Order: sequence, then structure tokens, then C-alpha cells
Amino acid sequence: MDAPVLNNGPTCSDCPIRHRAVCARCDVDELEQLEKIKYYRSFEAGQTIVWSDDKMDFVGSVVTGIATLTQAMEDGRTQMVGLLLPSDFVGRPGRDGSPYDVVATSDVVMCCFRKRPFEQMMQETPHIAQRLLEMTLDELDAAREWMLVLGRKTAREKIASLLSIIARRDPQQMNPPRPGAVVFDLPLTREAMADYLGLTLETVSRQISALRRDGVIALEGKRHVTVPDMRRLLDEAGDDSDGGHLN
Amino acid sequence: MDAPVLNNGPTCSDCPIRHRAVCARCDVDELEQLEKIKYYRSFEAGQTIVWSDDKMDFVGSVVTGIATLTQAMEDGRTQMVGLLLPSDFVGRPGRDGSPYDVVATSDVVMCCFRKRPFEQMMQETPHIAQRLLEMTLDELDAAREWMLVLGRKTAREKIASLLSIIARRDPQQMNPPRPGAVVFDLPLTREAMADYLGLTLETVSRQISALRRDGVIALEGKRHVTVPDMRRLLDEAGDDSDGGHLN
DNA sequence: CAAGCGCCTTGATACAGATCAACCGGGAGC
DNA sequence: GCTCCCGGTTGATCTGTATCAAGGCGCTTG
Repeated sequence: MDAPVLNNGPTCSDCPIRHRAVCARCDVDELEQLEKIKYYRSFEAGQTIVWSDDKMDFVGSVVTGIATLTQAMEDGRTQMVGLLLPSDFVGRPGRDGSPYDVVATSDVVMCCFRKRPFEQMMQETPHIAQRLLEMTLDELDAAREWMLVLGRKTAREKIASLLSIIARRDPQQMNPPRPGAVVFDLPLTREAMADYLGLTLETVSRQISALRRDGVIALEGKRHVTVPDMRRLLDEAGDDSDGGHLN
Repeated sequence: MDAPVLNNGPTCSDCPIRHRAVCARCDVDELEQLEKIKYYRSFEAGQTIVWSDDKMDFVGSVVTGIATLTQAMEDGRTQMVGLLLPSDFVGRPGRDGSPYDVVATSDVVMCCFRKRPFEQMMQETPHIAQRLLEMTLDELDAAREWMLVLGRKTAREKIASLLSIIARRDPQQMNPPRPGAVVFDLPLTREAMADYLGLTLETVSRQISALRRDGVIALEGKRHVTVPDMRRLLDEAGDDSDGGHLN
């Protein structure tokens, strides 16, 4: 269960998520304090980072890679409740465990903080608490937006919504074959998409095929996606794309 | 659009939500500051408290009554994304509008704070930010739990889940006809329940009838519910009731 | 090279819940 | 008193997605 613990090699000032993670607002002094209680851990694709209801002795940020937050019923039905990208936060100060499984979807590097000292630091340095509040409010908005997807959208709209979200968050939007087009790799298997969307993997597969047939997307292999017209995709998602500002 | 503005009649120390709202951790000095920027507003059942994307010049807490947080698509499909009970917080510091409609389901009294001064106070008094973080984390957990309901549960399980939640949160659990039984009034119409659960109102009605036929619940009129055996209801909800601790 | 496996696609069929429609009961207004 | 309307119930039918089942492609392993 113990993953390799890296030494504090990289320093915060070089960190790729320095300006987006919990530590975004910290000044140099505060960073120095954080350095003392932090360590890196890496996980291989498929590994479970946190088991639901297990005691956690750390909280932390995803530095690289992608992880999922998943909830399961006893009979095996499974719902993904969050997608963790670099800079996203894991763990809840003030609680001892996570109610969800956290699973590495790709290889993942985490920047972990020992829990007790981190909680204490939160009391003392408002910059951390403020940033965490902001991030939590964003996640709450995202979760609520996802409730609309789960509760009211059709399978085709659900797929289009997921693709939109990934396209929006994937940084690799440069060098599109045609201007206006968006290209990215799906970070999830069909099954993981199904768990995110409240569908079966067969339905996911069928709807992706349908979107391809209809020219909304193009596929190269099973994971590499080209969206020739982002507006069209947003339309298929049923999103309010009126204004068309793709923020 | 202007609702009646009550004078600052009730003082914070008598406030029914004093120990649960954003102000829960404030000391007397801080309360005094809050008194200066707060005012009460009341809304009648059915009134919209905040229109989605409208500018909000306040944030605040529900003092009495019940409100809903709702998201809609252009074609009219509607998903409720939150149920606001007394002490719940409305509005987002740092944003100018809510992405959701906030609608009073019963008559509602809100304790509002002018937005700018409140935001400033948040910077200065960590007690408020800390409490807000805690409340937001709780709401995030609730939202994620609801994602499982929306994505993976059957209609019957959805209804049972909603009834469980209402039963758990409704304070009026005293004087049950039989010990172990739970009694409450549904604060929502069948349509509102449908919007919460991602169902149609017909399906809601049918499943409620089915649960009644099967003895899981008893109805008096259309709104007054008796749950003879809470364990049984949780079981129908598909919730992990193993431990059986009805916290 | 063959065998096996993970991931995905596609087809046939079943079924839960949506949709369309009729009706009920109680309260408000005239 | 009657009428209307709102919220709710119930029935008949339709349909989108699940379920069950068969293969396909590409990779790894021996």
C-alpha cells in the first residue's frame, strides 16, 4: 500500500501548479513553512490513492496526472463524483477520511501535506483557507452543473457535455489542424466515462460512434479526439451557448 | 422585485440559527459588526429570491422557511441542485451573481448582508471564512452524494433517498405515534420532487403510491408522511445502512 | 507466431420510466 | 351553490437506455 515517497526534490517555486493550487496565494515565508510539512508521492495508473472511509494522514494536491473521485453502492453500481486534474485538492481538513475512493487514472504525482500541521497552518495563515474556500466553491458549482447533466440530459447530450468539459480543461489546445478546431486525448476509458455520466459503457460507445457519424467529432484510434467546431459540440451538449463566449 | 425590508428587529443573540449559520463562530464583537451590515427580508411562497445571473448585492442566510436552488435549460428542463433549509447560506462572496434561481418554496425570511462590507469582513475575521468553508465542504459532500442518487439509483430508490434526507433534516421528529417511527411533512410538491430527482411528476406519484402500498410509508393527505421503520426506508434507498447509525 | 486479455464496438431484445391522456378532490372566487 | 383551477393520481402506450451476447482490434506474453 505504501507508495514511493520522494524526497522534497522540486521546490515550490518551480512547481507547475504553484499559481493554481491551495498554495496559490502564499507568500515566500508561507511557502517555506509548507515545504517543511510536504512530501511527494507517486502512483501508477490504476492504483488507489485513498480508499473510502480509510483514515487519511495527509491532504494534498494533484501535481501531474489525472485521478477520479468515485462513490459506490454495495451492489457494485458506481458513480464518479469528481475528476481531479493537476492543482486540484484531495482530502478534507477537519475530517479523518474521504467518503470516496480516489483512484489514479494515469500515473499521478501528488504533493502531500501532513494533515495535523496543515490544519494548524490553515488556522494561522488566512491565505491558505481563503484559497481553499475559493477552490471548494468552484468545485461546488461544478458538482451542481454536473447534477443537471446527470438528472436531465440525454445520453448524447451527456457525452457532448463530457467532451466539452475535457476540451475546456485540457491545456493542449494549441496547434489545431484548423483554426477553431480543438484536439485532445480522452483521459478516461469508456467504462470510466460511463461511471461519470450515469450510463453503461455500451451506451457511451454507441453515442460516441453516433457523434462521429454525424461529424460532430472525429476520432483517431479510440482516444484521440478532434472537434472541428466547438460551437456545434456545445450545442449538442444542450448548453447555453448563445453568447458563445468559450471562457 | 423589491421585497419588504424589515428593520433590524430581532437581534443576533436571539436568532434561531445563531449557532448553525455563517455567524456560528463569531464572538460578540463580531456579531455587533455583522448587525451593522445586516437586514431582514421576507418572501412569500413561490417568490423568486434571486434570478440566475442577475447581479446580487447581498449574501445571506435562510432564517425560516425553505427555498430551492434550481438550474434550467432553455427548453425548460429543470434540475434542482440544492434544498435550502434554515441556516443555509445563499450567494457567493467574490462573484456578482448566482448561476441558479433561488426560489422560496414556503414563506421565507432571510438574513441578508450587504455584499461589499461582508466580503471585507471575511478578509478580516477568520471566524466567518472558516465557518463558510466548513459549510461549503458540507454542501459539496451533499452534492456529490446526490450525484450518486441522480446517476445510479432507480426511481423507487430515488424517492426513498429523498424521504430519508427530509426525515433526517426535519427537526419535527418528536412525538412519533410509535417509538422508532418518524413523522414529517413534505415541503415540496410532486413536481418539485421530480425536479430534484431527475424524474417526471407522474413517476414520483406512482413510486410514492407504491411505497405506501408496500407499507414503507403511510400518508395522511398528500403531504403528511409517517415512516414506521426508518431502517426499512434506508434499505429501500439503497443506502449503506449496515451500521444502522442514523446520525 | 499463437494465445490471451483489455478495451471497445455492434446487434438483438427487454424494460424502466417518459409521454399522453383522463380523471379526482379540495379550496378559492363568484 | 356552482365553477374553476391547482395539485395529485392512475392508466395506456411509447421509447431511450440497459441488458445480454457476439466479435474485433491491438498489445503483451510466451
